[in-house]
Amino acid sequence: MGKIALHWFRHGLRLHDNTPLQKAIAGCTSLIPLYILDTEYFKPGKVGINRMGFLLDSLKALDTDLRAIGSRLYVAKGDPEEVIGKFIKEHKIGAVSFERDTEPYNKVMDGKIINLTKELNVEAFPLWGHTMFDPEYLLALNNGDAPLTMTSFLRLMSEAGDPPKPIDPPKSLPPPPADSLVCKDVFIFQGVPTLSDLTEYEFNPKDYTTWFVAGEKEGIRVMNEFLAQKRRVSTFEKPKTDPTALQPDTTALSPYITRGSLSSRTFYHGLKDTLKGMKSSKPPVSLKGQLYWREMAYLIGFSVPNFNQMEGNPICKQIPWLTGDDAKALLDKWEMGQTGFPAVDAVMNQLRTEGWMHHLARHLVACFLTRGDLWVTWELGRDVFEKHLVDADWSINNFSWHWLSCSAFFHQYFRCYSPIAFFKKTDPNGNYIKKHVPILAKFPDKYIYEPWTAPKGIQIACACIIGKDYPKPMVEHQFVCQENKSRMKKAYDTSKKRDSGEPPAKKLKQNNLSKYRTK
DNA sequence: GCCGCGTTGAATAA
DNA sequence: TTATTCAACGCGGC
Repeated sequence: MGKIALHWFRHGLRLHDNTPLQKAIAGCTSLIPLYILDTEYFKPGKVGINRMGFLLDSLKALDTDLRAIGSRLYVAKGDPEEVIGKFIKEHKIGAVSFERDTEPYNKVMDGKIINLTKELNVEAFPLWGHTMFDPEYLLALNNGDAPLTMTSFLRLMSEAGDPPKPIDPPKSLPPPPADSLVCKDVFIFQGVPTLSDLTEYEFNPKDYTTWFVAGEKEGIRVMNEFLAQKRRVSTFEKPKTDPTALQPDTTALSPYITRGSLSSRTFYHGLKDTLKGMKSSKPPVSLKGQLYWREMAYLIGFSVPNFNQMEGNPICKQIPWLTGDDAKALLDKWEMGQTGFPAVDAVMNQLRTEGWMHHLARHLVACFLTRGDLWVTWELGRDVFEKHLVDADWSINNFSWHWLSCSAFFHQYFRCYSPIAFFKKTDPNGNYIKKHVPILAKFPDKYIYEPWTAPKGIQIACACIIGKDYPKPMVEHQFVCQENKSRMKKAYDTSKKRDSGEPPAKKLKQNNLSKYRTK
């Protein structure tokens, strides 16, 4: 009798550059490719329809790709530890492979699964693959701590060199034990579920409106299409791209990389090959730089305790943000695109309908919610982004909210985005606003960023009365922005005093690289 | 302790 | 278009 292996798909919803999958199939005669929808991880109410729809479409595409090489995907629902335990026992699984993860919840889960395989005496292949490098290796290379500045991270990258080359997808896979698998007390969907199969989320399929097409094939296609534009690749500078462009001015690869449909190593080496012998922009603004930002965010998320909150987070400035019901009322207006600032509302409308917006557009609205205008805790804004984004990514999202709220990494709180001025630089006519806040579409260009300044006659002619059909601005930007800057100064001064009061215990730094030396 | 720097500010001056 | 100023920064190298 041959050996049955189970490959548990985590983030890496792909066949190319999938090391744990390759390990699993090396010694087995039958393979169970399994995805587990964990409703603790994807909590109903916390996950929006575009994010979930994109996940399901990614699974559907994965199933199609698996079927093309003699296999298929099984989708179960429940707690991964329970599900995998039951599968091992009932199906006499001999080996379990999966991609290790850096997020706190998933790290704990990794440990549980590893223990489970030990208890049941099953071979296990928990391997890194969602990042370019093994994060434990990078930490060891950096004496145990994650670098907190891009400059120091780039130093670490130059020590680490190129990440491993991506490995090819398998040409065929061992067949599953049966087309219709059952497992006692485990809920297994018939095929890949659709949005309406997930009744506990109460989605209305009509609201699934993102334009992104999911899947590994599509991710690779989009990447290749971008890489073919050599000039665009070699001159790419992130801060110079246009947040108000009606078609993405960046690669828009983030949903594929986040879902693991596209390997970050594949993109890295694709860039390297494309730019061979060419002059090109440099990190951190270049495309390679964007991969480094991602890698840095993952390493920090992996090693900093309580990285998803302010309290107990050693790198996070302690700032007396609004929380609770006061914050919730402001947050709701922000989330629903009802702030009265057309630029902010356009971005939030794009978030809810498309599940994606340009990086600088995220900056504008994140600054507005926190240190710029509303003084609402970044944790709540983070949750809203995480709910709606098709590229929702725990590490990058938390990293960016630290940055924008001046809680860590970036500290020049006096540099504040203006909800009126910022988009005028790239979109003086307000075309982006006219698209995403259609009720304002008739306003003359000169009023599009400040419609409340339009004379009553013009408001009537545009069939949009400010304060009735579209809200008045919820704050006076100039005023609150100044007030918040002094609040920030106060919070920074307080934290300085506290820091000097109790010097941090000297940490013993140790370079523990020996276990990574292969030759 | 000083100084230069930091992926992506705004307003103003030249 | 580019440089300077704006009250307001921390980090890290020296």
